[in-house]
Amino acid sequence: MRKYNNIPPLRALKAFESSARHLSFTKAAEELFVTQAAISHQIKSLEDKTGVKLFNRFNRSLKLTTEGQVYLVSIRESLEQLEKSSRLLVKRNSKDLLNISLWPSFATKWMAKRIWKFQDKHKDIEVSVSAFEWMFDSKKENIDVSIRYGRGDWEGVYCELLMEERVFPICSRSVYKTLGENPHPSILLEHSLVHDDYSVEDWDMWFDEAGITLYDPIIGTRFSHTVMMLESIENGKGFALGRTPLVIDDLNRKLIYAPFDVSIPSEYAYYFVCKKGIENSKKVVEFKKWIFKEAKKSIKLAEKLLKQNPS
Amino acid sequence: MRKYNNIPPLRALKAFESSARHLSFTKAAEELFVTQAAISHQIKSLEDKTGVKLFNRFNRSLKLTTEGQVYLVSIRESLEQLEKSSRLLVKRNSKDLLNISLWPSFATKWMAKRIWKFQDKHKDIEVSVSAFEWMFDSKKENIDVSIRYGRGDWEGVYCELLMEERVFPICSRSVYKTLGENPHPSILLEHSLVHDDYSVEDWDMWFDEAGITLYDPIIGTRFSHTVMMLESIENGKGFALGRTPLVIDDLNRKLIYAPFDVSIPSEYAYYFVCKKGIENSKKVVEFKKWIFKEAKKSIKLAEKLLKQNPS
DNA sequence: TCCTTCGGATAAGGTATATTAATGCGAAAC
DNA sequence: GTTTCGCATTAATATACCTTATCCGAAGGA
Repeated sequence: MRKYNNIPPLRALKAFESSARHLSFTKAAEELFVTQAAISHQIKSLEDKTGVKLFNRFNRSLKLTTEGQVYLVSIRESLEQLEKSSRLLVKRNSKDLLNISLWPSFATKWMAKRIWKFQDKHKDIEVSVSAFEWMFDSKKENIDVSIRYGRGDWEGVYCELLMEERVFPICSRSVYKTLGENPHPSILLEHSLVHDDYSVEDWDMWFDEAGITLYDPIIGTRFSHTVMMLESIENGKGFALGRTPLVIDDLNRKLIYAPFDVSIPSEYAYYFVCKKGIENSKKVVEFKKWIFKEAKKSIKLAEKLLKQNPS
Repeated sequence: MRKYNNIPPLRALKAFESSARHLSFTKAAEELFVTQAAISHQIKSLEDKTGVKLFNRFNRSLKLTTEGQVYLVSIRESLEQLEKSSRLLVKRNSKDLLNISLWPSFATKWMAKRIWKFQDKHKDIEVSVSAFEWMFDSKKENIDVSIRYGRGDWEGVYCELLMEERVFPICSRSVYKTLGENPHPSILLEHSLVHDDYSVEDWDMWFDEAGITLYDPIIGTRFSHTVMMLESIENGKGFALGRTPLVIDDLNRKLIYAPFDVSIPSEYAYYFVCKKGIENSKKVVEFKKWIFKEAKKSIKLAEKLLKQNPS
């Protein structure tokens, strides 16, 4: 019967629709959170399979062909309807609620960039992310899961190690540029060291690891929140102690730099925590699966970016 | 803007539509040429992502849930329209014509089962398969490509080895069952040997390879076409000489059996042939790419099924 | 005219997603 | 009570997809 064999892949159609709307592959790529190359591939394969050219490419502009225009109208209508009915399908059934609690800096610097991926995959789970200064008793606050920072020695909860932390100096691009190739750690003594509430002993340990025994650093501003410290570093002078999961994305986007090959493990780490007994409920299992996968990616990225010495 | 993020993957929708129409995953699987497991997975992931149960599963029957019914109507409409406009898009542009010529037995036993995959991938190419007893001069007959059986020593054409051939005795399931474990080749002398036009010397060579020097086989029916010989073997008594690409699919589906571990290489093989000069035209390149990939799969399957001795 | 920038194309390689094969399980059918 | 039928599940594999890196040609600025 009807097997709908002529319908091209949905991704290709989405890419086409978006490209046609923006008249730009690059813009479409941004909108769909993929690279320009991906869009180019999708459109090409669409054109190849149908044998119809959909865009005329000019050097700095795109134009729909006549066929493309006709196709676009119809495609858009169908997509619209699919979207509508699919959204309706999900909406009519009350969603599962998942309350996530985490430490504010972790929420802003790590979770915020990633949580939408989970939401996208699980339309039936309504996610609420709350960032609190200090961890609450999870019983009181109706929290399903939290990501806690510490030693993992909490009583009465289900707890699993999510990510370890590594500590190393970071600086802004402008400071980084003044350092030259393979700078020696002692150069830090010429810069001010910015702090958050955790970093005092860690600086000592790091200098130790770097082999600098006698030192007299310039103490810079002290911030109550790690996020503020990071913001400050990005734009200002001096060095701060970066901590792996919080800074990898900024490192990756080259907003900040880690100029030395030396990093030390932290005594703290991030733990996945939930009430005992609910660790096997569907929403928790799905979230856990997802966050451990994301964490693994982060760890891999960190290893790549840090050329970590394996102490 | 509109990113259509709520639309589930098209495959899942197709699987849903088909399953709903048949009220059976198994039937849907047949229709879509995949396994039952694939459909089961697709439906499950659809239900998981939306959080809505679409089917009620009973032991021997399937029923749409209320939500499923509503969704189905809307989905079907959209798919219908996508199908229509996509087909229109392709149709309005005249298709490329690709004329393929091949040997009748190869056409029926190998190509017929596979060509639709190519057609599916290349909607813009109109494929015509012609099976002729003997190869024509490709210039006259407007043939684009042919798969020829022989030694590959043709003049004036572009020619590339597609598949080699191996030769070994085959028999029906019922005969196979009478043989017991690891039958000795000499048991063949008790059965009639069915022939096609090629098999006489090959039987000699095979007995040679199997280490049987003096023999006096019972000569059975002789068929003009390999297909007829194979049909006969499948249902009847006796043995025939099977040739790799023609019999692997039947071997794989256990319609026939190859009871001995001995097989010999044939002096003939299958070649991809086309007019000189057109080997780089789009349609020929695409077809060639496709058929070599399929051939590779066949060869791999043959190796697996034959535990080929590597002489 | 030269150099830079912009937007798209392409090849190679890695990752994610879909499919298969093998097997389990429960109830209906014989 | 044994077989059969239809769906679920798991692990392995194949395919599709995306990214990274690079190229290319024309437009735009100096």
